[in-house]
Amino acid sequence: MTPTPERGAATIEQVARVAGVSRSTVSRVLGGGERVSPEALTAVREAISALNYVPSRAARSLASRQTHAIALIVPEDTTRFFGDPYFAAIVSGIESRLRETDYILNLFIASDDPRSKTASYIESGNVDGAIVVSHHTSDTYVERIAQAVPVVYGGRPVRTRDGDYFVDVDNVLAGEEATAYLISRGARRIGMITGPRDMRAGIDRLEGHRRALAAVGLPEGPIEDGGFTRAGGAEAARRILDGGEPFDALFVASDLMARGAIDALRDADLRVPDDVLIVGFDDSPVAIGATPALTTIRQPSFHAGELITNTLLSRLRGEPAEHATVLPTELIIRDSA
Amino acid sequence: MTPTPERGAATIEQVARVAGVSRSTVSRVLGGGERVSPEALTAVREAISALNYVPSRAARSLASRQTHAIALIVPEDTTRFFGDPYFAAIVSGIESRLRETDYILNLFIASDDPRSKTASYIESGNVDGAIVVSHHTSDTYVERIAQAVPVVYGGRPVRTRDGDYFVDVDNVLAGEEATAYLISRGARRIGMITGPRDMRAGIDRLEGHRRALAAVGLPEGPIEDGGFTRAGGAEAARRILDGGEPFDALFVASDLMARGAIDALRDADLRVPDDVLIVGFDDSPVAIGATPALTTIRQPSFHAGELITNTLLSRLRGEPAEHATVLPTELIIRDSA
DNA sequence: TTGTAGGCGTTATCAC
DNA sequence: GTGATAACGCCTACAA
Repeated sequence: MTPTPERGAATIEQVARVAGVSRSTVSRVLGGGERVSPEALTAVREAISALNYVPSRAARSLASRQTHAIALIVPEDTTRFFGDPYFAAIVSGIESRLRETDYILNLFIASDDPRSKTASYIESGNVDGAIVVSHHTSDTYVERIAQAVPVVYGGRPVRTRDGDYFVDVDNVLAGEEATAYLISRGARRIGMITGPRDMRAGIDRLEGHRRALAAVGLPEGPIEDGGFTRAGGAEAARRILDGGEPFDALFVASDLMARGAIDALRDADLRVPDDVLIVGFDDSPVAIGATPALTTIRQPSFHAGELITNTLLSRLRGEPAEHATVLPTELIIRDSA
Repeated sequence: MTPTPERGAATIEQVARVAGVSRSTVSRVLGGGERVSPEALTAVREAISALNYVPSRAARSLASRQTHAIALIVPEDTTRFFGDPYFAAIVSGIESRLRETDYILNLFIASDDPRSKTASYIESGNVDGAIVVSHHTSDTYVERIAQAVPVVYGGRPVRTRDGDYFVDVDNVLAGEEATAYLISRGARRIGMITGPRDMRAGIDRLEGHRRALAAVGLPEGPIEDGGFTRAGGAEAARRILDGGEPFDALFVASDLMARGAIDALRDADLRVPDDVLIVGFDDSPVAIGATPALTTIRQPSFHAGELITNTLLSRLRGEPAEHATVLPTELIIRDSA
């Protein structure tokens, strides 16, 4: 006879009754089936599937003091979050790894709202850990969060502290490679469109750019901040154009900005790569979509998402984890330089 | 003297002690402050802020049988979710509305995994309600979900049932308008790249297209499914090209597919709009990014996200809500037709 | 290996 | 208005 599941979800109590054991035994089975007799084990399992039982997350959290939830904190506005393929890739990686576990993802697009709301939510033990992608100097609430729960950063935090965990690429090295390539292609007056200077990626790529220039004794070209958006990239290019300083190449710190820059150059009747060489960054889908296809620095964002999640998961299990995971980048040569 | 917050989050018990009242009174204050004396009220409020108290979500859920969480279910793979600006817009709208409440968003990119996992999670009372965007015929698990909690659809479900709640545009009318415009521009052999036929938006836009053709007695041109992706749009265009059937215009059911189609046409040395007129759909950011800028049907996706959320919130409060909310579309004329 | 007994932090239902 | 006192569903010693 089919057990009649009463209205609402089944409870552990009902499972126990149907299986003819106590709640504790059911609970043990749920916890992995250690120290349970084979008979009890199968009885419980059958009862579980017969009742279509799934544990109540709330009750479990309350008793075990774990939420099995992790927060994804994006200190950006929704426009930038959804507008930049970089986030798409990294979140996909996080998602795909998390899917193998029973952790759940709580999404906080934190920039638009009073930060303290996100922070106090997390401080109150509503998630077990947090992933922070895209960290700005001004995001002090992130430090409050890091004090409350284990945090892993996607991209090293602006001021890295001992004990921080992060997954990143070597942006200095990558920036250096980008500009060195431009030099090797014959460019001599190389400008740059940077990311925000309050972000590690913004700072480091510029640093690499400068090193490459210094290495061969070339002077700095025009430098403008494009804010990691397409529109910002276009504006930065326009400012560079308006500045009047001559340039024959541009290292642009993200593919998205590079597209904007190309738009602006085209409006000024400059051709890429004929008049201006361009190297982007990310190798996101927009790199191939651009005309001309972008020469760019590939960074493994999807994989980074997976590793970020792995690191956090290890920490949550109390296992040791790598503090700094640095992934390799690769110069991808296409048509823009 | 500063109250010493013990390790971990403060509890309602501690607040009560500091305020010199009982837990019940604190709970009442939390619940809105009805039937509480002014003195008690301020005392409790002070205690709360002094202790930096935030209620435990788990405990509250357990006792009140509400989770204050809502599920966002996207029956697509992550690539499509992050690749299509339509989702960006609608999720932004949802997010922005939810931010004003104390509801939290649980993200389920459901297509890649065994659907039943998502469904049983929700059936077990782990969320109060769900929003489903992008519904396919094959997504039967959605119906299980709809039986367990209030659901509101973004885009009407494939087979609408009495009692369903959804926010949508009139895709038939919009499709009709798109093709009618093409006709008015002189096109006579009009093909179409559709969305998947197992989705309402895919079906309805095609229906509108056919009506417009029928209205003036024009024959049907080539029709291919582009799966609502850029690559799919390009392939569909190639199939149309290969088919050999002549055409002077294309109604493409999404801007993303339209971009793909333009790429494919360009590869075949066809120029837009000189050789082929194109009308897209969505008016997403890619519409202006395309070359030439896309003439398209604008649908208010961000606003739809807000309204979806409003509808769900009303239902959760037990208030009456509109079953069908139909938003207007608008033809935006640019360069592609 | 199994069951019993608390307790996790809230809300809800009562009397007072 | 206020405060005991049960639930809520699960986990975790502890005892058997």
